Amino acid sequence: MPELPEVETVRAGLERHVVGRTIDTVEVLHPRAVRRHLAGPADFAAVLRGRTITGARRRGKYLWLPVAEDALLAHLGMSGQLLVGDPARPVSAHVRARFTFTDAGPDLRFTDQRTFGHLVWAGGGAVLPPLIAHIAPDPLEPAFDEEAFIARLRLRHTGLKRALLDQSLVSGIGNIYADEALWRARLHWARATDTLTRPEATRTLSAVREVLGDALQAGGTSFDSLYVNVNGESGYFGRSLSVYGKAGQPCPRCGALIRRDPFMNRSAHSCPRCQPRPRSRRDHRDLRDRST
DNA sequence: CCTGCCGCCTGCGCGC
DNA sequence: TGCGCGCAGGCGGCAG
Repeated sequence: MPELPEVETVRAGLERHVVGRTIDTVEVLHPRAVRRHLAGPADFAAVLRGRTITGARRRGKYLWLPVAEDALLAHLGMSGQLLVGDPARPVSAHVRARFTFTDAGPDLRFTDQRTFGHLVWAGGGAVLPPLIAHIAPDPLEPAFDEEAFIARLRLRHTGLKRALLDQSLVSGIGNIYADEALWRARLHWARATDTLTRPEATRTLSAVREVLGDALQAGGTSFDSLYVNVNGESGYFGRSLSVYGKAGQPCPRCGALIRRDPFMNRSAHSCPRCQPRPRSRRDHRDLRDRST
């Protein structure tokens, strides 16, 4: 569930609470949590024991903790949490892995109700884990190339929201912020990417950056206790949402009732007046042909 | 190559 | 009260 602002909030917490500390013990409480570590849970634990965490980095929704030239790579999936706290507190039912440190201070727990998240040892991954080479830069990192993104977006033959959710095109955006950004840009989720004008594509990117930045300022979005920072606290961007989860409620801009449409076995939320359904791709093509 | 679909999991709220 | 269903912040793998 966590998207870029939530993962960044977690990353910042890890930077503060685990960087510079040396791992003492590693317990894998659910093998699925390390399913991408092909050598298995015992190897995962063995390779991390005694290693010192030297940083906390992130690209999109992935984060990793460098240890020398290598890294511990994590993805929170839909319900993952990384929590730092008193090592003596009870181990709750959804804790999938637990790390203690040689200083006997707060431990680190990977909690994940739905087990879509995972941890994996990323050899040679301190700067950028090879396992996530297919993940595009996110819009808040220096490596993000605005011109390249706009060009690639307009070359896609798909719907606009689909494209925003494609982590190999731009990373960090999930279902909440895709809907919120499209509302801010006044564009419909089904708009064909190959009919976007350059200004529309630029507007989309600006809206994405704004909504991610605003959410980050607020410490992320929490609907419930499933998304929390490393200290177990919720972010408060939820109160700033305009369309996500607001079906039947008035659009904050024009008052029309927000609609929810089925989309990729999930949902797309939009304002029917601010974000009118696009003309068919055919109409766009005709229009373009006529104007050139 | 690109695009789209499917499965992977648990838990909650809803209508019957 | 119980039960089935739909829904939930995401990804990798694979087919066409």
